[in-house]
Amino acid sequence: MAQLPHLPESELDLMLTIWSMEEPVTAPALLEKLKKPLTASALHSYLKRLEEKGYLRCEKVGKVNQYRPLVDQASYQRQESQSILGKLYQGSLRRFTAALYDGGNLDRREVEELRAYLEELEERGEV
Amino acid sequence: MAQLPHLPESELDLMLTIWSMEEPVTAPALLEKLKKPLTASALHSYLKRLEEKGYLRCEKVGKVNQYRPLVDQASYQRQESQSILGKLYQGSLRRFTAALYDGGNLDRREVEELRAYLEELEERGEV
DNA sequence: GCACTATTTCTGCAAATGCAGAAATTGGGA
DNA sequence: TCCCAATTTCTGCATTTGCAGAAATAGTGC
Repeated sequence: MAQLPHLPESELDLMLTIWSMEEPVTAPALLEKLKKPLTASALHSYLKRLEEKGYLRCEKVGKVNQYRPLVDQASYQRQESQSILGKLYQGSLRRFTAALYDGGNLDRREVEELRAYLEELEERGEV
Repeated sequence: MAQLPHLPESELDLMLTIWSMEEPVTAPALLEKLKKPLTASALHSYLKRLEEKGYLRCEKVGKVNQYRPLVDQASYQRQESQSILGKLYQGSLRRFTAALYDGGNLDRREVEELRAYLEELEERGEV
């Protein structure tokens, strides 16, 4: 997948909800699931924009539209993560982690978990 | 500092440049330093908006304006980092790291560095 | 004091974003 | 068949963002 356009807040919230649901999703199902309530017309605006951006495709089945993601969540997340890491931390995960720690946003459990993960990676010799 | 408003791309680029410079900064100095060239008027638009958002203060000295950051870089970075971590990875740094790894964006050096940092934290018993 | 020039300020505009209401569509039931 | 209600589509609008040009301002050198 080429370069995905960055999503504004409300479109991202929608995509996150869609990704969390079973494919395909319909507008009524989305309206129920969304933590932030929207009017049907606002929802459809965002859906249409996501379609134009290539994040969704839409198929009309009977009277309802069925939406399916065309972009997978992991790709999008990776892109966003790399982007913020590059811009704010010169690409350094250590700096990112240190910032979190200095802000008091890292507890023992998180650190343990991460360290275990890194050790696993190194053991597997995959890195 | 309360909740800082999220900055759009071009305002963030400006702030990053300002943070990298010695305080106070002037528009002409910024124009030289910016990797992305701007017209003077575009620059001033962004500076004014940053002032309104409380990121900068401006003092006129002779004919030039001197700008000083009112928000420190670390705070802003922390906020953005937590925000993306929370939204995309349920606040889990391990998941974030795994995503980077799965995307092939983590090399041995990075992993080593991060692991050393975590060990240091644990040794210091600060976490 | 006056013009020159660098700097700033003002005005304006196109595109993107966040949303709402009215109108059109259509499947389903009376 | 014909109407109803749910769903979608269309239109519109306020705000934000990204930017440019013209006008105003104010040091500086003459």
